Amino acid sequence: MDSITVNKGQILQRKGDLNTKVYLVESGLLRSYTIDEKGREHIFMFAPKGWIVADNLSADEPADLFIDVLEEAVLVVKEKQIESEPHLQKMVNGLGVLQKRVIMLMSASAIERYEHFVNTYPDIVQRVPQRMIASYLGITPEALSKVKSEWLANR
Amino acid sequence: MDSITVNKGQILQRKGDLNTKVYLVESGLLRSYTIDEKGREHIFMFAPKGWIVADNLSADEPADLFIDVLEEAVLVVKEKQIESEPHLQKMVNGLGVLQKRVIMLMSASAIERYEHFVNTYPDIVQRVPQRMIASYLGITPEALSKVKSEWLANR
DNA sequence: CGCATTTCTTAATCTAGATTAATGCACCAC
DNA sequence: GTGGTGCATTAATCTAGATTAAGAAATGCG
Repeated sequence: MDSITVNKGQILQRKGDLNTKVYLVESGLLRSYTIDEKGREHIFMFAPKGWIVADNLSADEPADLFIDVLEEAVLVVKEKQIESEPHLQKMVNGLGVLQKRVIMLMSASAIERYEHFVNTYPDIVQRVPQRMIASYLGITPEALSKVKSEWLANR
Repeated sequence: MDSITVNKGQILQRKGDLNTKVYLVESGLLRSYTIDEKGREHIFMFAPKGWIVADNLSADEPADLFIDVLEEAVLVVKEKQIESEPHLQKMVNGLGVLQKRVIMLMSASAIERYEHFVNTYPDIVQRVPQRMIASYLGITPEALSKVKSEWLANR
């Protein structure tokens, strides 16, 4: 098996990178994380032995995450392969959606999460009550009502 | 194709259910959500046309989520199939982990998230600095330090 | 239609966690 | 050894969003 050894501190992937790979951890410890506009780090996952690390599994869009090495590790590196089977396609897609969701929950304010939701699912906004959107965003309906009116006031 | 029609308000899956299915949405709108100990609803996802809804995709453990119908929907219902291919196994696993993560971020306090993390990844706690665990939990190192000492005081 | 139930908004108060800042430690490199 | 850098803790203050409560608007249903 073609495995590689990487040292503590080494950066395997940077946000914005293209042609990113899939890493299978045979030993050691990796971490993937974002850095937000305010320069704060948000760890998306720790990957010890047996875990797989990758982001943007589906398309060849720029990476959202940094990946680096916390403990010297042995890895199997694979190319991302475009999934042809539609069932798998959807799973991969779901992973991407959840990844963005976790990052939003960790790093964005209520109003930012709301704006992101409206942009991503403009049709859903029309079809469900506001309180359900609040519930999806992880805030109370009162808070959503408030931040929306504050946002309007600043326009 | 054997598709079924379900009415608005119908509950397709309850938390704790066994032998849960996979739903492919052909039309209409579903939602999946948890209800926490304080009785609060937290929506995990909306599923319009083209989406797949399921939880605990991997094992036949009790469901974490409720699934119900927001708009009359046509669905294809599938049995969950245990994935034999280890690569897929890991993807399914990853989905489960992310699902729990989103639910924790939406419904649990800092100390609850910390306790859950320590129970789930006892080895990682020993291997990385506290500030990285805080970053994973979505709080500041100062806040983690604080809630930990408060927690100790109440023992 | 009219009544009931749910939804949305506003406002007052409260609190978990953020921010800022200072101190003490451990671990290296030199 | 000494100085530096990163980590953890504590404390004071601040703030985003929770909670509670009430009223207004919308929706559904007999």
